Amino acid sequence: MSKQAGSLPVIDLTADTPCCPPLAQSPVPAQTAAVLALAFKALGDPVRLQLMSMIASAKSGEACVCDLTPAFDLTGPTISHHLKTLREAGLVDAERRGTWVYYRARPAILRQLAGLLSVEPAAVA
Amino acid sequence: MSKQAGSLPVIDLTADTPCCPPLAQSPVPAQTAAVLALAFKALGDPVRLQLMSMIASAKSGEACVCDLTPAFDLTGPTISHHLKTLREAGLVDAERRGTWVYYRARPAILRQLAGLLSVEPAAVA
DNA sequence: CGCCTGTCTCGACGTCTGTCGAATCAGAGA
DNA sequence: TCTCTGATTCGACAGACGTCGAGACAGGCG
Repeated sequence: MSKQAGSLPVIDLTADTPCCPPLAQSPVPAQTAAVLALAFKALGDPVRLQLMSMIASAKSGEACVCDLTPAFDLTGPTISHHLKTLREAGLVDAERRGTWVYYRARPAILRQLAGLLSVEPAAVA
Repeated sequence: MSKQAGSLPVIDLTADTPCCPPLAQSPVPAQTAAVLALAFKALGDPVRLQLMSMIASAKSGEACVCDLTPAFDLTGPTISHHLKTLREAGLVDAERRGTWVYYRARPAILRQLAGLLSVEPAAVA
């Protein structure tokens, strides 16, 4: 990938422990925002959001590109491009098995993002 | 936006009750995805993500534009533009009081998005 | 009333993004 | 080996996006 550990703190969104407190609790530092925004941007397209949900909600835990593509009025390359975007955002993982390629969600990252957006139901302590 | 609101089911993200089940539970319909993607896209920019967190985490529950703007190396119009994007995504609310304009977060929508991204901590039943 | 400060709107500019068709790569099978 | 199918990469193009400067609007204060 493009960035190395050089100056960025390399926020690990794949970790199982929360990387950052909720958005509404303390302001997000610029560097953290840069990383997190990439994930949100990836979800900021209707096609990718649908792809993400189709993959994440697949019964077997994974979805074949051959099942994903016909669900849209888009060409194969376009779907492939969106999947690449999701992949690069760390939201999904791809694995080739024979002729087909299967995608599966990375729950840890979804949890990170959900945690970031979480708000206390009522007032805090 | 591609489609006019007329035919859209107008998913109410401001409601206090969840508009949709978690992403990982059932696939998101196209129309729903179109609406939700707008919110994620709004959060998909580092500046807006920071603005959002600064507003949401403000002690008084609201933040003045005059406090927000100097936190970035950007011009007033640019910040204003980003705030407008957040406003149009329904993520924040603006109110003018005298000379200053105050923004406050809409927790209900944050909750909707968090719920959408939520994942069962371990395996499901 | 006139001016000053704070915020937004407008128009413009360069860049990024979503989409496509054509070409390429990866395996499976005859 | 040759071919066929599935998936990705490449190159191109229109439209969207982030940013700015200039100007307009809103309200407080001499």
